[in-house]
Amino acid sequence: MTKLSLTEENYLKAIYFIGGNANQLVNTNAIAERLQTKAATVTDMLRKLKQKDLIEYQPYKGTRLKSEGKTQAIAILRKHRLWETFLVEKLAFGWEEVHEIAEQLEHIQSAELTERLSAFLGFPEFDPHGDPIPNKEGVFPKRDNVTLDRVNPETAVMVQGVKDSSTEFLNYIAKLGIQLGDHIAVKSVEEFDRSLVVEHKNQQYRLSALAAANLYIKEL
Amino acid sequence: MTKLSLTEENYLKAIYFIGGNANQLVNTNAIAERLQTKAATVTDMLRKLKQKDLIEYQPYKGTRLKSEGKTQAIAILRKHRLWETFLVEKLAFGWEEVHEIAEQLEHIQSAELTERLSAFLGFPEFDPHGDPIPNKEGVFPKRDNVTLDRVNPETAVMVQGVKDSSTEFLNYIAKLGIQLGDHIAVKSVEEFDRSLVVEHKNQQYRLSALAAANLYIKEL
DNA sequence: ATAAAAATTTAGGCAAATCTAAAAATCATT
DNA sequence: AATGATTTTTAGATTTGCCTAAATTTTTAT
Repeated sequence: MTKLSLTEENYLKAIYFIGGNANQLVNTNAIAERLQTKAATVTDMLRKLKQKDLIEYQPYKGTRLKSEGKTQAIAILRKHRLWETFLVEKLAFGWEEVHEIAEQLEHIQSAELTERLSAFLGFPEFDPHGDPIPNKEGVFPKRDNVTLDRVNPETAVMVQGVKDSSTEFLNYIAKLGIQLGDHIAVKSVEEFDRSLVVEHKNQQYRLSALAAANLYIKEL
Repeated sequence: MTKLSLTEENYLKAIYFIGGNANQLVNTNAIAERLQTKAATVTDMLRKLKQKDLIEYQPYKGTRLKSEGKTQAIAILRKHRLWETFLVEKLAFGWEEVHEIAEQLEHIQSAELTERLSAFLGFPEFDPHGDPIPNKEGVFPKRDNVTLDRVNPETAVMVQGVKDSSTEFLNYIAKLGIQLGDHIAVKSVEEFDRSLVVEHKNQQYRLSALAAANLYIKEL
């Protein structure tokens, strides 16, 4: 593990974010856009990161993380999400406010600190947005395989993901305003068709059993 | 409040540390020594900080903080000591381990974070070393100026700090196992040499008047 | 008082990260 | 397949923070 500059860390993070965990090829312009900088600057940095063996990079072809680069990117992501959890759960920040501060805290270098922070927070597996926190080996937690149709009435849950990721379903829940991390309380379950009355963002409405069965949740 | 670079912050901190709260003139070499850099580099930075009106600086004469520079230095010190308190009290670090991490954390920029952290810690006035934590207006708490030689027999006290911070004295009290925050009860005082018999961590032993006079305490 | 020693500054350079402008490569459209 | 548009890289500068070596100022000691 070479010690990286803050800037290098931010580039790795950006490449990881754009390329996703699947490690797609990432364009120079996309990185420039994300980091609010110029393509020429990105090219310089890509040559440098390649030279450090953190990324694959062919001029004009794009870039993707190599193993070491991905490890580093995930480590930063882990710190970011742990700090966000700390800020929200311990310091009572609203979760819209924490991102900017976590962007700074994620660069603090101390493996010991990260692990103690995780312990202090009770080894959280998901941050306040519902995003998974990789463990110190870089492995992401598996989401609970519990769907909303399985919980008892009067239970508060958080939306962790969707089972059906078809455009139709995603559009439907978008229309309802449901997002990852949202809190939902099940008010009642209708015997007849297993439909649920839920409270979500101070509104009450009814969800079909089918819709509920496609929302992964975590009980709170 | 101009936003300062990490390096600029470290220079202000160094000048504050060397010049003390009394704001003595500080030599270029002293700063270079403390920051493990070269005198020529320090000169460059002093010109820059002067230009930003953070310090007074006359070539060959030395430098001292101006009002804005001192404000900034104290703000950084506040953050440093709050983070050290957090690391020791909440994350159970030993107090020898925390300095390096706090050196990083002290540069996180968010006034809101600092104040919430302080609240989370219960508005501490002294850090785990017993050093005073300035409040957000930059005012230092007054320490009780009571030393252990001043208290009456059969009084329970807590160790708040040391008056003599020489290595010799620190080694001596370390050998006795005395740490900041420890509770000590004065059992008796010898008329002849003003030495004290104290109870500390379930042991009784004798302390010289000189040793006692160098331990700041708070009566409980 | 003056010369040697110490401290400090100046001069000239280097590396990292950034920029603009121009050149080169790739992509897209007819 | 050709060419115009887009993307990307190259070239040449700039800023910040740092360095070494040389020059200058201040301090110290005879």
